[in-house]
Amino acid sequence: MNYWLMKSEPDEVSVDDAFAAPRHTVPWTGVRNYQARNFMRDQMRVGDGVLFYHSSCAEPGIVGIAEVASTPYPDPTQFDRKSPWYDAASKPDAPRWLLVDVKVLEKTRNLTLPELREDPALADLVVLRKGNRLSITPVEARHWRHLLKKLGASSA
DNA sequence: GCCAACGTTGGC
DNA sequence: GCCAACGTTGGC
Repeated sequence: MNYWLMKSEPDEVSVDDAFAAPRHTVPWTGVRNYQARNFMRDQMRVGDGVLFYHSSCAEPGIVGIAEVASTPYPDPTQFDRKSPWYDAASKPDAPRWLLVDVKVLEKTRNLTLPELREDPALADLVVLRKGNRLSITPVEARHWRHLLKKLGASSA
C-alpha cells in the first residue's frame, strides 16, 4: 500500500466535483509530466491512499481523502483534438499518457498550505519541498497517518 | 550530450 | 500579474 498527494485545480475538477461524480470517481486526466505519469503507470495500485489537494487557487490545501480506483489506462484527452490536453505526437497504438481513476472517500476541511508548512512533523513532505511542481507526489506512511489524524478523517 | 531559450507550474 | 523554480525542446 502506497500513499500519494494529487493536485487538482478546483476550477477544473474540485473535490466537490469529484465527490458528485458517479461512484465519487473521476479519471485523473491532463497529467502531462513524465514523472507524474510514471507514478500512475508503475507504482500506483488499486486501493492506494490519495490526498486530494487543491492547487492554483485562493486557498491551496488538502481537501479530501481518496483512493486509487483503477489500474492505469490511456488518458483519452490526449487523442481529442479539441481538448486542451491534446497531444498530436501520441498515437493510439502507443499512448504516451496514462491515468488512473480516483475515488473520493471523504471530503475534509481544507488543511491549508500554511498549516502544512508550520507543522514540524511535515517538514519533509515531498510536496512542501522548495520548488516542487509535481502534480503527483508520494507520501510516506508516517506523513499519511499524521495527516489523517490531523484531519480527523474516518477513512484512516 | 550540452545547454540556452522557452514554456509551465503554482504560490503570492 | 509577478516571478522563482523546474521541465522540455532543439540547435549544435
